[in-house]
Amino acid sequence: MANFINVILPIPLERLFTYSITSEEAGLLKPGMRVAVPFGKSKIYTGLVYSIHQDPPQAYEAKEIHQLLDDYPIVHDTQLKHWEWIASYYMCTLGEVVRSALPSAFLLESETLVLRNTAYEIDENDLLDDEFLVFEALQHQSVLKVQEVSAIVERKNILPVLERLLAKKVIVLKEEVYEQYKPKLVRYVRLGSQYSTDEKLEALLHTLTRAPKQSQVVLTLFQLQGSTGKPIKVSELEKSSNTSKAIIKSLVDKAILEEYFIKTDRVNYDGDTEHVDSKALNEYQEQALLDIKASFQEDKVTLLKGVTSSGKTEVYVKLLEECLEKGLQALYLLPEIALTTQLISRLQEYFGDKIAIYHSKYNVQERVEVWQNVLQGKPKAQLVIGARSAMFLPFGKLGLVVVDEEHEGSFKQFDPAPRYHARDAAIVLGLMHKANVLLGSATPSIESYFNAQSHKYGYAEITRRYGNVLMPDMELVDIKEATRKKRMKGHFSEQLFVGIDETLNEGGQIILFQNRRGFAPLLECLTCGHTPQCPNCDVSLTYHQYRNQLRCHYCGHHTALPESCFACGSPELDTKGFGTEQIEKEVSALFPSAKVGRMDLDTTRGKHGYEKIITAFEQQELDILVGTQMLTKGLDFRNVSLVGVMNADSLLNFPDYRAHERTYQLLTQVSGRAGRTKKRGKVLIQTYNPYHQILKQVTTGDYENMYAEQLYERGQFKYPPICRIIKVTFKHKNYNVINEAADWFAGALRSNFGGTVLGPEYPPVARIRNQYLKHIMVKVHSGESLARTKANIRRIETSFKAVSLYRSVRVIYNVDHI
DNA sequence: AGCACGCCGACT
DNA sequence: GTCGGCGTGCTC
Repeated sequence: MANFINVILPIPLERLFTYSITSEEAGLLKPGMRVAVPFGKSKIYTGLVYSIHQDPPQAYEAKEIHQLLDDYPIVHDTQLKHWEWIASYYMCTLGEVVRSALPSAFLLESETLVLRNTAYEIDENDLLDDEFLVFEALQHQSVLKVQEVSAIVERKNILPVLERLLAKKVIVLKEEVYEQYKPKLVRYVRLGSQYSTDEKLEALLHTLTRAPKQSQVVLTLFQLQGSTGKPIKVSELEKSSNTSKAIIKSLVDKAILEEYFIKTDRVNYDGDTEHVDSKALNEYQEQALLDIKASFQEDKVTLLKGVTSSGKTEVYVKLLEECLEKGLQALYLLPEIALTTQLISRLQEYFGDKIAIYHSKYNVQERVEVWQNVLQGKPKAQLVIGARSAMFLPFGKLGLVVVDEEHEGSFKQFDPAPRYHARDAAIVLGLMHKANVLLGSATPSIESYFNAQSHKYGYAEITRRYGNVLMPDMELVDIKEATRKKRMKGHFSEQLFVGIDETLNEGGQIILFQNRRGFAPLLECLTCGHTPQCPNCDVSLTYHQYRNQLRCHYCGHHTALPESCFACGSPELDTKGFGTEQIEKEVSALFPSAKVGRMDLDTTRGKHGYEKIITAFEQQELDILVGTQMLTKGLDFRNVSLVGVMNADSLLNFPDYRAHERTYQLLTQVSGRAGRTKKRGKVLIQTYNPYHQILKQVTTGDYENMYAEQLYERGQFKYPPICRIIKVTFKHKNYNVINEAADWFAGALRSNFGGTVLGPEYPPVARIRNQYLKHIMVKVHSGESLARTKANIRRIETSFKAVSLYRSVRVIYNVDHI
């Protein structure tokens, strides 16, 4: 009987693809294994086997697979179920989920190689010019990549050339599939086997008397082998014997030494942190722990609300310990920016080599290793700490999921699909594994708190800071008054200035928070009022002083700072607004003796970007750190006694329904950086609006009131958690097309669907990278079925795509948009 | 998503 | 007259 497999391809296509397999392959293949399959005219993709069956497809002839890529499934059934849930809930394809779930090294792609056809003698005179070029290149180099051919003939479209060469039997083509993962090999040396006896060794040393360096190496190696009994790395030998690579190489060449390689793990825990037993909990933490456990008994997702610096981590540690003792795996999710060395080394003290870390700054090779370790249930990956993508790892027996900083918006993936919320998807994952799920935050999201209040989730809280440190003293500073009375020093009010001065004198450190990077958000001509705009996006360009550039934060477009106004030629240009860069500069000028550092996207690029800055600040090489929201997360600086918020209004004025909630969270979190030791910290929040409810609630730490007010507003205006929202985005390069298309879609929604449909509306930045954007917001009321609404939307999309003018409009769904 | 096929403008 | 622009359609 013929055998077939259905395969998930990592592309945004709804359906699975059927391939035929041989009966041997049918015996070997299982769902969750990877296969390389031909797709389209000439491509080979990596597919994931979804099912194996004997039903031949009716409408077409199934192609054969190219090859098997795994000996065993690398993806569990539970994982596939979870991914299907994500695809259906977040309205994307399973292929898109697979693409972002699997480490990219697992998704090999083919590359077409051009080879000389040696079976035929070629008459060079038969060849056209470009054909000859390729032919000639193949005389020097036996294999050419398509890209290289393209470079040789200096043309983009080389297919006609290749076809002609193929027809003339000059070349053959080969599809090569590259396995991207290469195990890391470490080079070891040992003494050649013929020198195993003492006499032989002595004889050898004798022959080397005239090569003192070489004999030094041999002796050192002999000593090392004797003392450790372990394999000796080449690098180790080089160091211990104080010689060079060349000398070792000459010994290897003479076969006195033998080289060999051992596969090693890139992600080994280096073991330099000392093991520490988890700390004893204080009574508040203890109570929270009991409450959490009681709630876990009822199989409830549980929310832990603990004020900043209350020692939530210690509570997690106790739960994680218990989970690991039971031999179960645990997952600890954090927002990307909170995954700092600080936190990781703290956890390594408790869990040592049981921790595996998984996030975007790890390279593909390291990710594959973590994947394999989790898949094989190795002890060294029993506890995975990672950013949102860590929940895609192949857990076999998950016992606990912790989602820390649960309120963080960055848990929601924004661009490419799947646009999933890691907190919610992790909850579903936990349910599928029958694992406990704990959400933690000092400032829970309105949704989670709502779920706790309505007893859908369990709840526990810690209201005291660890060691009974007082909550920082917060003060709102009215800069409207100060500006009017001309009592501002740049962007610093008198209070903030004095506060910084005093703190510096006392030897304390200061954090200044400004939620905007660059120097100034825009440049304005004093004569005509013109501000330079991005040519590709509908935004003003931000002035970055350190590079003397104007930059677009949406598309990365940049130009040199103009000497004079683009529009009227006037040389008088001025900046409006301010960013971290300007604050850094001002504070340096105001406090010349203080050492100032800056932490934002521009200063933290690269793998160890922020570590450097954090370490410098931690070791008090810096007195003042200016930064964006990056510095609000999970950083624990002992010596910070003053936090200044430069301008709280820029947060409040964000044009979306979460602005207030987010402001509360951000300001509370950044304030939490102050006074984490005995001395009470101080927080100064500068604002034009000191009577704003949210700001008052922040200063009094009145989460309850903030929650109640926000919930009321969400109820009034039909926003989550009262409603669910699906945001539909349209993207097209033509202004008129997008307007018409979005109107059509909105009209269809309104006549087909009972809930609320808002829009279409332009987003604040209506054009990005030369593409116009328009949004429609669909609100699904609690009585309605979310699934039915999605099906409706999908149906409308089908008829939408049938209109030829609209076909080229990209439609993007964002379920539970933040 | 890629990637080929196919039909119209600016150049060797 | 070709090269290559991107509109359209298909992929087991």
